[in-house]
Amino acid sequence: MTGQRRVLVVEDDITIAESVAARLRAEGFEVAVAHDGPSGVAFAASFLPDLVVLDVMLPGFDGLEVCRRIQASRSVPVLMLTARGDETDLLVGLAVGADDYLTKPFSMRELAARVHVLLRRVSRAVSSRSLELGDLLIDLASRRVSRSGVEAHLTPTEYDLLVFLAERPSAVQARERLLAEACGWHEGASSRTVDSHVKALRRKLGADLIRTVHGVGYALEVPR
Amino acid sequence: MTGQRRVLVVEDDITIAESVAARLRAEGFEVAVAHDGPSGVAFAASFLPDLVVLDVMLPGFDGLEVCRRIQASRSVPVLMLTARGDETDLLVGLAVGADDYLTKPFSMRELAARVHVLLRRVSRAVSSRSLELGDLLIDLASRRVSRSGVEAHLTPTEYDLLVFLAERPSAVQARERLLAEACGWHEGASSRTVDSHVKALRRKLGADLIRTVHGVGYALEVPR
DNA sequence: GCGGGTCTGCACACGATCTTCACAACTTGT
DNA sequence: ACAAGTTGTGAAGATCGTGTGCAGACCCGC
Repeated sequence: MTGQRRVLVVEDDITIAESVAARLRAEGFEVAVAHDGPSGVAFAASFLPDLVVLDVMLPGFDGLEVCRRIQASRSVPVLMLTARGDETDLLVGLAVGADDYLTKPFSMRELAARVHVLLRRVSRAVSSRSLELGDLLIDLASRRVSRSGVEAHLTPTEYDLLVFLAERPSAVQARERLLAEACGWHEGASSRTVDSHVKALRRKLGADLIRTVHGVGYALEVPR
Repeated sequence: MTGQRRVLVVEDDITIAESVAARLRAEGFEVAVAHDGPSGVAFAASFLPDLVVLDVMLPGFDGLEVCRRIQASRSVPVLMLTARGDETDLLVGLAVGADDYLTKPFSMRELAARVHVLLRRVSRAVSSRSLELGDLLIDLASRRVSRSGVEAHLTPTEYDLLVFLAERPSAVQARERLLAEACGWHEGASSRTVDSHVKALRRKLGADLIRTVHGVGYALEVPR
């Protein structure tokens, strides 16, 4: 998830819609506003928001239907706005895929806080299985590695070696340790083998990534 | 959704956890048990349950946080276990994605009944749902698969293999895992069998769909 | 039993990867 | 600055993993 986060606000009350939009813009989001159900769904498809703030009461068809349709095409977190104490709407809303809700009246501060929480939740889900060190990104699930957005193709040994180092940033590891961990260990293996793999990693990811500690071994430096 | 339904039980009280697990196993479910929040989240990611039974009070971080994190990555029905009359927990629980709740103490019969209801509700929802990854479309109800609108005829094994991969987009899966999950596992099965099915999938759906990770296994890439 | 479709195992060829080696370049301590 | 030890480099052979085509086994409906 790179760049500015986009938020779609679907709310028929112009005053509320503008307040919400203004606050979210002040928080650094790119904001689009729709004032009825059908245009909300249309905006969701074209604007591709990272989050939707959705009023339950809407002209056209209501927020629940909007929620259903938005969720049907792709998974987007939805923050629902409900009238006070309207439990039925609330429950149905949660059932059709809303992730959180606010009852009117609400403060803009509270709204902003919830939006941040929701987006953090989502981005955590995405980044939970990856190692991120400066501009170096290692996706553990897909075993993909990129630096400054440029993907590098690593062989199995290179990848294992990198992950082992990346899990212990800046810590110096002896050749023997690296040999045993990354490459499978077998009798009479020359520790010079590690050099070859380090060399390959430097060639593919940049020479500054792995620091040589003379007489000891190697360490991965967090790049900036 | 093929084969046995999987249920994850997250509950720190060993006695309750074992009772629940035993009852659910007797009901024909495959059951995994976690005793704290972090391992619950980890299990949810690897065990990929069809339903989670979740205690609100947990060591590590609490059930609500577990619920949030589980829901953040994929949509799984959650049955929440709460102390009697704890309304706050209940409401927040529903807000973060729980689908039903039981207050302690509860009978195993009641638990089993609720689990069945939840799964029936979900399977109905699932049956109308489809897996959409870029231009790849998998209709789970009719077991139909198409790419860029062109339908492909897959054999049962190929279909199961594809769905298993598609449920974990870009995550690398070992041959052994694929063999066990998609094809039934049996002694002396050669993991090379997987190659044959992957080859068939590539022929029918395009070579770029499934990525080979040398020395590890295969991963499905979201096509663009 | 027969035919078609499907699953599985095998062998070969090819490509990718690992490891080693020799030599150059470098670092360190004296 | 020198020598000794350490690391970088490039290439080459050995090894391993994967793609492919094919054939037998298996299953199921007729």
